[in-house]
Amino acid sequence: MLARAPKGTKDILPSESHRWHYIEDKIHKIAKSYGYREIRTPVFEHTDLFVRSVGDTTDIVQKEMFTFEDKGKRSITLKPEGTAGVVRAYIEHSLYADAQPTKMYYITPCYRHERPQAGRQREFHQFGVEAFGGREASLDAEIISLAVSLLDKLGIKGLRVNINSIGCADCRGPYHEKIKDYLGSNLDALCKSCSERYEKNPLRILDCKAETCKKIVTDIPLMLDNLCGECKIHFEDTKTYLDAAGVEYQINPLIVRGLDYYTNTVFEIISDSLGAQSTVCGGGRYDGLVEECGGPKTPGVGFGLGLERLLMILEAQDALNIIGDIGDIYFATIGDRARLKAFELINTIREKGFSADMDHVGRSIRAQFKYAGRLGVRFVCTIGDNELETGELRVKDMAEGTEGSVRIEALGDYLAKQLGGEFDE
RNA sequence: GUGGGUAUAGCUCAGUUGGUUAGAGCGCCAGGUUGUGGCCCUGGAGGCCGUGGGUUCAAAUCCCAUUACUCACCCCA
Repeated sequence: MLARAPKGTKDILPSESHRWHYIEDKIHKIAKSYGYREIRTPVFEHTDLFVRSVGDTTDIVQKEMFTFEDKGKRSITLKPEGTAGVVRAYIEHSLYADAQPTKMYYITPCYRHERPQAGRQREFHQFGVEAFGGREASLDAEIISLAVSLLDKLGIKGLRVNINSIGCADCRGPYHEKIKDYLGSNLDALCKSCSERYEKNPLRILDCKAETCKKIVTDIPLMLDNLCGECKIHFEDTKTYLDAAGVEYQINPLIVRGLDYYTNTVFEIISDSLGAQSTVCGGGRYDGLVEECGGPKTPGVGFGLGLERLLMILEAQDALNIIGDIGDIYFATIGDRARLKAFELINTIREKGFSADMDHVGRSIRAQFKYAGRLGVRFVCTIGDNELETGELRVKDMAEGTEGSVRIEALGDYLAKQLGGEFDE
């Protein structure tokens, strides 16, 4: 138990961290190209923030939050998603006073107390994007385009983009009445959770997976057909901009997000390369959220993209043929004097911006070469008594198998020449 | 919270109808003469067979319980 990570958590080991660097690097680049800047918010927040923003009828708030009391008797919760903290920061620092929109992104761990399964952990990582203060549909499309473009640049295939509109507060009232009327006769046939949803959040019934509910829902009036004039235009505009961006999508009137704050545009990006948890990215517009959290009336759009799921797709599609960092040079030493000299030398080589390493476990010369070969190091430099005497070093190119002679004081220049661009300073 | 599956070496797995010191491949370590990797060869280390109980002369193997992992439901990234 001591040496076992808590349920639903995973170590990212040295042998795999380069994969994370790879996708994080892509994320930073693409966010920058879309004009989004990084924001970092705390991993925990006051519990009320999530109750308010995510919504108290949601599963997240009702049963999935890691909540505890701190020593000052405050209720604290580990962030179950990324948007709430960003909204809080936006309000707290009056970012709405800046020229709008405010476009931000983040990479953050999130925490939900659920039973783990494929593509689902209790601690997982999310790339999220939020844009505040822009009402135009071009911003909805930009957000979706950003996500699609990232996935595309990573070489992912076979994704489906589903979009829908769930309208605004104005169109939702009358629509709920319509649903209730429609369901009236079928109320008893609904599954247990749906009969609860019926009162609190009837929209969610559309999303129910139970066969009986699916049947009932087939002819149910769709939100999409009952949007108010403004929302209808917004949805049409969003599609127009998506077309202009070259984003392929399908309209799926049944998608409803599980977080309460969404309005108008909602979307998900789905992959067949995942298990049952097939959504890699989900998001939408949340025009009421900033106000709900105590800020000025401010529109917003955003999405969350699951990094573990992203990695799963990349692995499944074998699109992760990247290699980790390999060392530039390894010093194979014979004897204590040589070891000391190598230790000195290694420092000056590192100062020049190369990655250099040497033996620390007392291996034989043969074993040192074996070890260097396994590491994939580019060059191995041998230092023994001969080299100490003459000042001539033997430097072997491990890929070519060729060995040359380099004067000890010229080693840095030699590497710079051989490795070209890696010479930093 | 509910259901299914699985637990043997660091990893992937064998282990016959219960029968003595539990195996393989890979990985790891050391060698294969004098200071040189990848292939090959030799040797070595490393397992209370998830944990606890039961049946039996005898349990990795059969039974029960428990825990962990895993997949799925609910929901979500």
